Amino acid sequence: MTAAQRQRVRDETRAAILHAARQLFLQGDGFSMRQLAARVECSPAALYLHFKSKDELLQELMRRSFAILFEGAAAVQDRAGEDPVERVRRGMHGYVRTGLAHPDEYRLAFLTTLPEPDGTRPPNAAFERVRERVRRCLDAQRFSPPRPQAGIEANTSLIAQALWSAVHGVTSLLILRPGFPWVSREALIARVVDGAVDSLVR
Amino acid sequence: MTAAQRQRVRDETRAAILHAARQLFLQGDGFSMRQLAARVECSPAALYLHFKSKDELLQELMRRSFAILFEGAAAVQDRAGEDPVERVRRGMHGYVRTGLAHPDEYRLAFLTTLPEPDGTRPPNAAFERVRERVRRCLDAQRFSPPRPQAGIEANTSLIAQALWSAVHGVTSLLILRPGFPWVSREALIARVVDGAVDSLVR
DNA sequence: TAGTATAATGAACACCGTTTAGCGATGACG
DNA sequence: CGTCATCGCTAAACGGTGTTCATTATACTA
Repeated sequence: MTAAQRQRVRDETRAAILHAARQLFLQGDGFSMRQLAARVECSPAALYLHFKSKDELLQELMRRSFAILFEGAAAVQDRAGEDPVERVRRGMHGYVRTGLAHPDEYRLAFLTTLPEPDGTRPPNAAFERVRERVRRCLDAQRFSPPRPQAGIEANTSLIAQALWSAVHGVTSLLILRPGFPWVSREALIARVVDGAVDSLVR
Repeated sequence: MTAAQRQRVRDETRAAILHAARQLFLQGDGFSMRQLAARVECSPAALYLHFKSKDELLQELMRRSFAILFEGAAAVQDRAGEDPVERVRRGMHGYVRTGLAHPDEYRLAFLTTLPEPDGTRPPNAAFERVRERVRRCLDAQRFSPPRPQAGIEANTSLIAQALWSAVHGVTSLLILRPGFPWVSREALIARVVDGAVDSLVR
């Protein structure tokens, strides 16, 4: 068996572990290395041949959660000739929708105290899309800059982060407190998104 | 020793346990019943004479976190003759400030999957204050109802929940992601609050 | 004083994350 | 073919966890 072959099977079992780990985590009730090992049908120690620790494994899962969420959010395509403000609005709706469609991934990605993995690029890429849309609005003078004396880049960041905060607020609350007597999830989401956006348009 | 006396000392040790638990939790690194027992200088089993389980103990801590946060938020007093919109705005700023001043309590209260204790009254009381302020704005026609066809109570709830979502968004992100390159915490908070509020005033 | 309720505990159980010594198979080389 | 190194893997152990339970010590009551 050549070294390349060995590497391939190594990668495969690593992938299998991650697959099982994802299943186990999404299943909800607890997540232990021993349970994971049982599911993969190997000894607990074997897992440590592929991951330094449980945290590292969870970080990899976190990375993948980011990827899934990013993919969902990126599915919101800008339409040709669409109003730039409307692009921002639809982007935010897409964010919330994606988060609610993948609540466990959202929890893993954004509601955890785990040290973020270095490769937190996907969400940053997603964040860059938001910035892009916001910048368009500022350029087209559809948004009034909240801090006119600051540069356009600073205002872009500020607005993007504020928008993100708002949508993260609804998303996380709806995920974490499903029992709360929300008057209407849809109306609430719309209200938050519109609130964040409308206050910007001049 | 009378029954009342026995009850009193029982309550005292219960309080002492909770005090130590709070310290231990806020200290940050881990929280185990055995560590707690060591700090209280009793056996781990003794803790179970006062709390059915670790979860129940944490729920009690959660209740107290709610109380602390509520107290902080309630410290925002409405000034006489103050503009009702300004009351809402200051109330929201107070919420964020309180949350950031007590990040661990905030985590315990709002960023946990623990089953909420039944007596989740404090935050509801706090929430009632928000509703009150919002209702005033609607009554005074300073806010335009987002869903005019719905009743005023429904609109009050909707707005209050939307406002809460927005401030919770900033608060939780600032607590959970202190490493993120926020452009400016103050500006961000102001932006989110103003965004949520300004879009409502007619 | 005998009996009883109560507080507290030590020891155990079943689990957890992680490390390590060792085993068997496989391939390389003389 | 025989030897030896390498690699994948595991059983067993270590120290930790939440929780239970039989047992003891203590203090009140009859």
